[in-house]
Amino acid sequence: MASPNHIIGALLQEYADLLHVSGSQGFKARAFERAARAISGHDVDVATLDLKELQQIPNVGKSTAEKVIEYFSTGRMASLENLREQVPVGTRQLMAIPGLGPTRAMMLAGTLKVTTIDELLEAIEAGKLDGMRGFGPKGVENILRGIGQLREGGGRVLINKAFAVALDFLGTISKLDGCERVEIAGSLRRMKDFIRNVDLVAASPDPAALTAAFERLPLVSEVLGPGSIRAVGGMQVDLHAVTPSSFGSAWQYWTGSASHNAALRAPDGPFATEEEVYASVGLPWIPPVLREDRGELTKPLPELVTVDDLRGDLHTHTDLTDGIAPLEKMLAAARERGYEYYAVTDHAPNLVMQRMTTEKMLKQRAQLRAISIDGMELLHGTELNIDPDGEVDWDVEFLAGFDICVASVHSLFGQPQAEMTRRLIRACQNPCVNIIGHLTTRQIGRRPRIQADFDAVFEAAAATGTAIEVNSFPDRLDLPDDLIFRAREFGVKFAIDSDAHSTVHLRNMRYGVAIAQRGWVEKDEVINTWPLARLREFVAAKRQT
DNA sequence: GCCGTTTTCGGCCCGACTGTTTTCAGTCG
Repeated sequence: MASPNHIIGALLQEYADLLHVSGSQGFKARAFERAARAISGHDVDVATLDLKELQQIPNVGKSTAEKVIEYFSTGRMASLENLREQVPVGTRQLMAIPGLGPTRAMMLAGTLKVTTIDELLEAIEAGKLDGMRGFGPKGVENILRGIGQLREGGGRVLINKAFAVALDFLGTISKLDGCERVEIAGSLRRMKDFIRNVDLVAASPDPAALTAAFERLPLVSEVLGPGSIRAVGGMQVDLHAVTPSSFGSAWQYWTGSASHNAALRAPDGPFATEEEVYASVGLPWIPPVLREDRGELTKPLPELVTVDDLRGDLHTHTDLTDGIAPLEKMLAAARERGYEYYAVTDHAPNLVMQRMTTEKMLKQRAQLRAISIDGMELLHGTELNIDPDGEVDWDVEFLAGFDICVASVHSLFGQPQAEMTRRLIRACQNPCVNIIGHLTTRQIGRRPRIQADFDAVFEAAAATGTAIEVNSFPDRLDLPDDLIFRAREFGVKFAIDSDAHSTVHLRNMRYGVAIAQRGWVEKDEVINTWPLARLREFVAAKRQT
């Protein structure tokens, strides 16, 4: 089950979306949006808080607090249910189309009675949008592109969501009669960034009985086939139950990938362990993240970077810009993770909506310098904005005052490839830019990668001593693993960062590590596994050029 | 709805990009 904070956060976000769609009071909708974010990112279980304690959370007032209390005491949120009845079902899904906002989603529902993506496609096909205000030829083209982007996702979910579902089932299945062992398999075990279904493998003396019990679980909303169900919440979960003596064969087979298995050509066994499967063809056990037929059967295996190798986080935010937790809370949470160093990198002034100023930045620096935390060095940094020409917010003299600088693209994602490539290379050439943040700017299932000659960017990054970020946010995971794999060939260094906007985001680091592992990254290639002295040398060396 | 004070009302993340409503609204970061 998702955490109470995420459940409440999702309900409040839905409420905010519906308020937007129904066109009533934009500020009210924005307030609930902020409350949703505050609760999702809060580090105390809101189910344990009373009305007064809830209102202590920034951006949570009386109205929100009462809705939370109501939900935990009755299981319902009446105001949300009322609003759901007033807004045509599906209108909210239309808003999920990139480029289609609340105003035009409501226009479609109001004038054309279109409330689903399929109906929208039909309406476009039938020319019903021709001549409608706000839906010119380019607009329709954009909507179709947006739908294509969503459809490409094809019902897949982000890795953190898939994990939440998988863990629910693991906990429940392990308690069923006769279940000796149950494990995650499939693309989720290989830590792919976008997951279609959850595969589980279980060992039992009576596999058929275990499968039948699985299909009857309360978590199941629909049985799709033998051992295959749709879970409450919509995700497909497949249980492959076998006898203990063939558990290894099954686990290996259902972990895949298909191309890995095809290349492996292991005998059917049965084998009780995966190690025996690999030994049967003269190979050592291969970590699931590498099972993609990218050379893991023939080349020496890498010593993959692990979460424990990370000594610090080099890209994080506070409530000075768009984070939701104050500096002290972020630092305390970082210390709890055992980091030896930690960089605070709030947005710089050119991302205007963040209302950053040079004065505010210097004040934060003074504040940070005055804090001393036993065993954790504090670094003052910033996340610069790479403008369309590749320039950043401040001149080199001012930038030199930071301990470390991340620089990222936040606008004009559609720049032509040649310009985008030049832009990114220019950013690498800045002597004070140490890390390029979320290089492709993709949002998984929503926004494609930018167009750039990434080989040229990697070459520039390696030559200039600029690390490329592996952003750990589940909807970014940027660099994607295929580009990580590629970047390594150019000798690029990486920074695995959380890009945390709240204390709970610090935990996302495991996803960034996983995507790096999928790209075969070893510890020494990751600058935040280095001791601080070596990291400082890396920064200093670039500034001397 | 939330917040903060020039405190119980009035403001709220600001501007660029895009398409097309040819002067601006919708959407996004």
